[in-house]
Amino acid sequence: MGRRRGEALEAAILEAAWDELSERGYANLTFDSVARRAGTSKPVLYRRWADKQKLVEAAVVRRNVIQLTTPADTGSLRGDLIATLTELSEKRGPFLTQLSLLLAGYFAETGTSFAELREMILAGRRSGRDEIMERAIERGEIDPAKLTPRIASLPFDLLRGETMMTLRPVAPEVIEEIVDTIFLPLVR
Amino acid sequence: MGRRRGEALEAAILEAAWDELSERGYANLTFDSVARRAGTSKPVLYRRWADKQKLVEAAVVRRNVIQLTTPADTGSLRGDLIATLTELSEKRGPFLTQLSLLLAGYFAETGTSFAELREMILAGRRSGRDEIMERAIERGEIDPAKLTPRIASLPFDLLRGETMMTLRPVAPEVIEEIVDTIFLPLVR
DNA sequence: TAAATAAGAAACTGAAACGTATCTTAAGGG
DNA sequence: CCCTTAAGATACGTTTCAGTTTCTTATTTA
Repeated sequence: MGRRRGEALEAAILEAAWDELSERGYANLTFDSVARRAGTSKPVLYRRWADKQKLVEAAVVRRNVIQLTTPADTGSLRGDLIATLTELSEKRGPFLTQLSLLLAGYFAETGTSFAELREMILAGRRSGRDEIMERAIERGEIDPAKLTPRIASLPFDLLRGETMMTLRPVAPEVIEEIVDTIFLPLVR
Repeated sequence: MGRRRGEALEAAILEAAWDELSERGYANLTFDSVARRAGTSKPVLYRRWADKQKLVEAAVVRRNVIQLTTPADTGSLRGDLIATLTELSEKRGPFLTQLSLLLAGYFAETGTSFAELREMILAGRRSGRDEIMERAIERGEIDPAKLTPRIASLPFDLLRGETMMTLRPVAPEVIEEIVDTIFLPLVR
């Protein structure tokens, strides 16, 4: 393998940092371990990130930004929600939950929380949630007056809560229950 | 201050450990810092606990001799809920969340989850939630047909979710919002 | 193809914490 | 009042990581 530079090198380092993080946790991640794993050396890392917090933030943000997608339009609010929640539950949910546990040390150190990390990842971008809600308003499926921010995030909050508690994918019946017996009655 | 021994000394050390834990977090807690804070020295700690994990476990267990109290009857469902959620948020919520984060490693090892731990702690006992809901049904404040298990636990789930995301006590306005704009509309 | 740039290796300093060993002295029990 | 026990102070060797320095060498680019 030749000597990497610039963007390619940076990507490899952040990839390595992510792997370290998910395999061994925040506490056990060091500049040395990441450098070794990326096949480079410590000064290369220090030239880019001032400390472990910055390095980990960059790795987490990068990994998650890559995965941000706008949800498919199924034609109905209910369909959009169930599709999106299901995908979240199966693909990204448990993983992000595990990650937040691995990041416990980071939160303690920085005095931040999962909420703030989430803000960093979104960074002003439009979330899938907003997309779905706006479509539903256009279709006339939602009374906009009833859609407070908290209610708009309700299905996602409940899904996350369920995932955090069980550390497993959420059953389809539970997702439907959340949508049909809690969220939809509140917004129309 | 004279020289402490036995139970009194141990209590002082665990108290100090708890304070360190909640003020500076797990990562920054050391045997030295706890010893200093407790006004004793490191070997005294090492004679009792093999490592940091054991020490913290002991401190956490001691602090949380779990007392399940039945919630006070304020005369209304709304009052009961707000009082209980507020108390949970201020006293026990952040603590349980911190504990959960600390237990992340344990969960990973054993393949268990918060939900199962919670079950173990409750162990068939009547939860405060059931108590509150039953009172409300007797008062005629709730339509029992609408009170599915998921809806009954909804305010508690949302509070827990909020606490986990922010790692801070939940503001009174948020608690009221949860009760007034989400839970109550769903049950009457 | 020469000059500029940055990667990568190695070593080093300093801080911090771990865990242990030694010694003294206070407390409590008989 | 003596004797056993354990508290508490100090100091140590070790390890680990942070962050830097120096130097060599590969890659770009002009």
